[in-house]
Amino acid sequence: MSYTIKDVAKKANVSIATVSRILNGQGGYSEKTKSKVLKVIEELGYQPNAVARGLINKRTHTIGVLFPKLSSSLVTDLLDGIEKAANDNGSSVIVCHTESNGEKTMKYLQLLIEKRVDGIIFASEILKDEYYQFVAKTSMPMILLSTESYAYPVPFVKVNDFHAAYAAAKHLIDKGHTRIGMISGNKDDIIAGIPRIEGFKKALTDHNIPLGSENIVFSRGFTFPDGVDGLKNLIKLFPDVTAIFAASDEMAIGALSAAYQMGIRVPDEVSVIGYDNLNLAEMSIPPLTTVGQPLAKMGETAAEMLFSILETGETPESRIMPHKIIERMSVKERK
Amino acid sequence: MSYTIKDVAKKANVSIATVSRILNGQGGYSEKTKSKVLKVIEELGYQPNAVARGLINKRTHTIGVLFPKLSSSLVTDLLDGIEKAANDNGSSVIVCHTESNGEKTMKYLQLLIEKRVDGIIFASEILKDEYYQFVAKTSMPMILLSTESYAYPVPFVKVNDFHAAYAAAKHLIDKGHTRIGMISGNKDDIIAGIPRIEGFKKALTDHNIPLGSENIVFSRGFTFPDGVDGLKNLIKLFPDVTAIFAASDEMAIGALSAAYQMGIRVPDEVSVIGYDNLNLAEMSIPPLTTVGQPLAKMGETAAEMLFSILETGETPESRIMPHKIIERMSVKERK
DNA sequence: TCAAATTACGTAAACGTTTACGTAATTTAC
DNA sequence: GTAAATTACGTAAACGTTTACGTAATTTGA
Repeated sequence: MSYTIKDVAKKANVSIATVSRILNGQGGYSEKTKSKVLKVIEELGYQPNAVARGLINKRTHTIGVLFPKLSSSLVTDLLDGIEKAANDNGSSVIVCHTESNGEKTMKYLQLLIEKRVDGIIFASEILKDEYYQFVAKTSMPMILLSTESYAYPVPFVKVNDFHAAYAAAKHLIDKGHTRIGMISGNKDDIIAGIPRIEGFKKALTDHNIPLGSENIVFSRGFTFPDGVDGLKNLIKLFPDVTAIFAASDEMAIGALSAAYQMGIRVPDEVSVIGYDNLNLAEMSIPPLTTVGQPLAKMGETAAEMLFSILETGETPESRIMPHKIIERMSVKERK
Repeated sequence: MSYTIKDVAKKANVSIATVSRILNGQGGYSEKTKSKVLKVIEELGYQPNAVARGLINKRTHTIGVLFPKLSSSLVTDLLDGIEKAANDNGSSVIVCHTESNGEKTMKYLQLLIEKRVDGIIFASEILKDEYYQFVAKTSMPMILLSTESYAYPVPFVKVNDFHAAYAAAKHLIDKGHTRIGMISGNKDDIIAGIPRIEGFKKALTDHNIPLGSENIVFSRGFTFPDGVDGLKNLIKLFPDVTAIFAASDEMAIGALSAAYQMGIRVPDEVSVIGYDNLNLAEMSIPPLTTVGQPLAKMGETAAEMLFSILETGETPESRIMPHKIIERMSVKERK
C-alpha cells in the first residue's frame, strides 16, 4: 500500500490540512513548513490519491469517448486530437468501442456515468434518443464529434457534409469530367449519408451534368469492402464513367483496389476522389485526392469545448470546421 | 447532483448498509425489502458512484495503456483487443499517447498512478529503466505488449521476431528468389530492429544465399516514409534485387508506393513481403503478402494477463504468440 | 508596548461507498 | 412453549482527500 497524506503529515509534524494546502498551493503556510513537507513527500515518494480527490471535488479529470470502430483511421485521427487536448488540460480519456451496437452503447454510458467522468464525446456516432435521455438526466455534458443531432441541443463539431460533397463533385467537374458517378455510403444515414449524396447531386445539376439513377450506388457502410463492391456495381450500371466520388477514403481505396483487379487504370481511365483525408490517403497507389477534414483538429476542438463547459458552465456554440480539397494523384484532368 | 445511496435508503426506509448489500447481491436481506429497494432505485434512477467504490475497494476497474503513436494501425489493432478484454472484464481503458517521449511518458505514468488504475500495459514501447522503477515502486502490475524487457521481470506478450523474420525470408527463398534485400527498421532497436535483421540474415546464410552489406538498408523508424526511402536506397545499392522483406507493413506499403513511382512493377519485377498484417495490408495495391501477428488477440491476451494478476496475485508467464505467413498478391514465384 | 490585524496552522466534517460488529426479529428444534 | 440458531437488518468506522471554521502565533501600526 502506498503512503497517504496522513503519513506525510505525521512524519512532517503538521496536520493533514497543511499538507493538503501545500499540495494545492493555496497559501496559508510558511516557506519553512512548505519545504519541510515537500521534503517528506519526496522521501516517502508520496503520490496523492486522485480517487479520493475525485470523490470530494466531484471532478475526475477523465472524459469518455464513444466511437463505433477503433480500427477505422477516421476515429483514430479524431481520437488523436481528443487525447492531445485532454492531456493539455490535465485529463485522461477512456475509450469506448460501441460497434454501433445500441445495447453495448448503453452499457458503456452507464459505466461512464458510474465512473463520474466529467463529460462524454460521441465520435462519429448517431445520437439515439435513448442515449441522449440517459445522459441528459445526469446533466453530464456531452459533445458530438463528426456527427450532429437535429432533435437535441447538443453542441457538435463537424464539417458541412453537403458543402464538402458539393466541393468534391465540383472538383471533378472543374477537371473537365462530365460522366461522374458516386459510390455513396448508407443512404439512410442522416448525417454522413444523405448530405453527401445531396451535395453531390446539387453540384451535378447546378452544372447541367446529366444525373440519373445510374450515377449513384449505395452501400451499407463506409468501409473498404463497401468501396470494392461499390466500384464493381457502379461500373456495371455506368460503364463509361470517367470520374468517381467516394463518400469516404476507405471506400475510395476499396474502389482503387477493385479497379486494379479489373484492370481499370486510375487516374488514366477513371479518376477517383475520396472524403476524409485519412493518413491512408497518402499511402495509396496512386496517392488519393480527397476532400480533407481536419480530423485531429476537430477532435481537439471537441475536447476543448467540453472543458470550456466544465469551466464556465455555458453551452458553447457548435463548430463547422473547414473542409479542403487535397490534390494528389488520383484525379486527372480530362480534355 | 445525482442521488446517493442515502437517498435510496431514506426513501425505502432501510439503512444504507442494506441498500449496499442488495446492490452487491451479498445476501442478508429478505426478498420483500430487496424488491422494495430495487423499486426505489428504479424510480430515482440511482447510479452508484464508482469513485466512492474505488476509494474503499481499492480497485478502479480501469487500466492504462501507453503507446507511442495512435495513428499507427499497429497500435490501433492492439488497442482493439485490449479494449475488448477490458470490457469483458468490466473495466475501462485510459489511452496514453507518449510519442516515445520520455518526459511525456513519465508524466503519464504519474497520472495513471495517481488515478490508481489497476494496471498498466506498455504497448510497443521500450521499457526504460526510469519507467520500470517508477511503477515497480508502487507495485502496480504491468504488462509488456509487442515488446519485451531483458532487464526486468515484466511479463510480455509478443511474437518471436527472429523466427518471424526468418520465416518471411524463407518464404521468399521458397518462392525461388535468390537476390533478396531487406528494408529494415532502426538497427539500434533491441526489440523490433535487431531480431528481425538477424532472423533475415540467418535465413539467407542457412540457404546459401549471398549476403553482403548491399542486402540491407536501415531506417530511423518503421513508418511509411521510411519505406519509400528504403526502397529507393535499396534499389540504388542492389539494383537486381528481386524480392524484398520490409520490417513493417507500413514500410512495405511505402516501398510499394515508391516502386510505383519508379515504374517498378510489384510483384512482376520485385516481390515484397511485409510484417505485421495490419488492416492496411489487404487494402494495398497489390494486396500485401506479410507475416501476420495476431495483433488484436495479443492485445486481448495482454489485458487478460493483467486481470489474472489482479485476481490471483501471481505473475503469469510471458506469451510468445504464433506468427503466420499471410499470402496475398505482392510476392510472386520466380522460375 | 499593546491592541488590532494578519498569518499559520489544527480540528473535524464531508464526499459516497463497504463492511465488521451488534442486536432485534424470526425460524427451528424439541 | 421455550431455548437455540438463524436471518435481517442497523450503526458506525473506514477509505484518502478538501475545506469551513476556530485559534494560537506572529506581524503591524501607533
